[in-house]
Amino acid sequence: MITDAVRGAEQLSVAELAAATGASEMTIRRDLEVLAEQGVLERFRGGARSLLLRGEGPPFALRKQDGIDAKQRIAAAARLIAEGESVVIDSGTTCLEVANALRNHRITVMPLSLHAANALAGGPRLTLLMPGGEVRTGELTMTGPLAQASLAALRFDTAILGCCGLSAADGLTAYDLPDAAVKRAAIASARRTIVVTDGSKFTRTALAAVAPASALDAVVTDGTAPAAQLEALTAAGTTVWQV
Amino acid sequence: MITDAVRGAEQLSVAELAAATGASEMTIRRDLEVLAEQGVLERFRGGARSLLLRGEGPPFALRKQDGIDAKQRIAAAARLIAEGESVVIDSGTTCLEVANALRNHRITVMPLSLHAANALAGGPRLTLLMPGGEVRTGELTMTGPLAQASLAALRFDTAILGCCGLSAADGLTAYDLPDAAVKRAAIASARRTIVVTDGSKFTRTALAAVAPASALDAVVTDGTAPAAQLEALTAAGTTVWQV
DNA sequence: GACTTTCGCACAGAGATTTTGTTCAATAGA
DNA sequence: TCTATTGAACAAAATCTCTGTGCGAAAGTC
Repeated sequence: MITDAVRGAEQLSVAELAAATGASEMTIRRDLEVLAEQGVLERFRGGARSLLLRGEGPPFALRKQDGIDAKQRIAAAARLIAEGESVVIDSGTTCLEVANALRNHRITVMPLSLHAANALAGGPRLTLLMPGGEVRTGELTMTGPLAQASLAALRFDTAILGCCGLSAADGLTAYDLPDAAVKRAAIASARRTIVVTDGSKFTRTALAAVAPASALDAVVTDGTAPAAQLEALTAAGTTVWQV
Repeated sequence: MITDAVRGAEQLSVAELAAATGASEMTIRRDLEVLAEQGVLERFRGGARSLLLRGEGPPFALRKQDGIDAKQRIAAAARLIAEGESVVIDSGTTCLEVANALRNHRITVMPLSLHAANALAGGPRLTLLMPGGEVRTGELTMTGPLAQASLAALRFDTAILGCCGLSAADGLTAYDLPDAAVKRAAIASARRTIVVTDGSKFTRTALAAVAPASALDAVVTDGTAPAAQLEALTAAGTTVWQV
C-alpha cells in the first residue's frame, strides 16, 4: 500500500504518507526502512522515492502476493503432470504456485529457482534435482552457463515455464537475457512445454525472445486473458487451458 | 523432550505422554503430528514409536538446535575467510552456522546443501553459486554425479567441511557414501580445506572415508575436543583452532 | 452390529511475539 | 545557529501462536 502510494506519486514525504495512511510517522519510517532494504524505494531525508519505474519490476516478495488466487488457480496445471514424469519448473511467482501444487506428486523435478526448490523440498515422494548455476538476488533464479549445462545434460518429459510476455506474434518473451537463455535450454531439454501465466502477460512483449508460439505445446491461463490472443495461439497449434 | 521420551521407551501411548508432560492429550497429538512429519517417529492409533533407533541419526531440524551455541562459536571460522575469496561450504548443521556467519561477506560461495543456500541467499555482497545434483530429503544435501561434476568444473580458494567423524588415524569420515564423494570432490577442487566440528566427533569414526588428516589444512573446534587428538592432528601438519 | 476408544475439528482463553505510538536526545541540512 | 528529521527506548495495542475443552466422526474391539 505504501508501495503503491510512492509508486503513484514517484516521490512522497514521510508526513504525507502518515496523513494518507493514518499511521504515525514513526511507523511510516520503519516501513520505509524495510522497503528500502528490499530495494523497492530509496530513502532521502524527509521522504522516499520509488525505484520501481526505473528498475525492472517490483521485487519477488511483493509480486508473490499479487493476484495470488489467480496463480493458485493456474497452478491447476499440475494436473497435466502424470505420475512418474520428469519436470522442469521455471522461476517466477506463478511457477512457484505450480511447485507448491506438485509437492506431493510422485515425480522427478528440477526447479530453476531456489524459491521453487524450497517449495518442493521435503516432498515425500518426489526426486528433487537442482541445476547448478549462479543464483541471482531476489528472484533466486539459477542462471549462467552452469545452469544451461545442467539442463543440456538431461532430458525431461515436461517443461513448465512462466513468462514476462506472451503472444502468438512475438512468442514467449522475458525481461532478462540470462533468464531467457535458461528458459530456452529448458525448452530444448523437454519433450513438451507448458506455459503458465495470468492474463496480463498477453498484452506485453519483453526484451528477450525465448521461443516462438509454435514451440509451446500448451498454455494455462486465467479468465482475464484476451480471447483474440488465445484464439491466435490455438490457431498456431498450442492447446489453451483457461481456469 | 517428547522425542527423548519416545526414544527412551521405544514406544509410548498418547495418554502416557500426556501424563508425563502434564499437557493435554490434544497437545500431545499435535506435537506428535509434527514430529511424525519430520520423520522422528511413527504414529499408530493410541501412541507413537520412535524411528530414531533404526534409521541413522536424528533429523536435521533437531540436530540444528543441538549445541547451537558451540556451533555458533565454531562458526568464527568465518574469520579465516578473506574478502573476495571463493568458498565451498559443506552440508550439515555446523556448516549452516558458518554460512550464516558468512552472509554479509564479500565472497563467492557455493553451498552443498539447500539449507546453507537459504542462509546465504540475499546476502548483499556475495555471489552465490549452486552445484547441480540430487537433493536428499531432510539434510537437503546436493549429491550425485551432477554435484561432483559441478565441483570438478570449478576451482575454489577454500573448502569448509563438516564431518561425522574425525581423527588423526582415520582422517575425515562421513556416514553416507554419496555425501563422502561430494566432500572428496570439494577437497579436490579447493586450494585449502578447513574442517569445522564440535568436540564430539573426535571420538567417532564413520563408515565412509573422505580424506586422511594430512589433507586437512585447518580444524576449527570447541573446548570439548580431546587434547590428545588435537595434538595428533597438529603433529600431522594440521593447524588447530579451538574457540 | 453395538460398544469403546481414539481422533481431529472448532472454538475460546492464555501467553508470547510483533507492531505501533510517544517521547526525547542526536543529527543533518539550510 | 536554527529547524526539521531521525532513530533509540520504552509502553501500549494488536496479532499470532500455543494450549485446552467439547463434541461428532471414525477406527478398533467384542
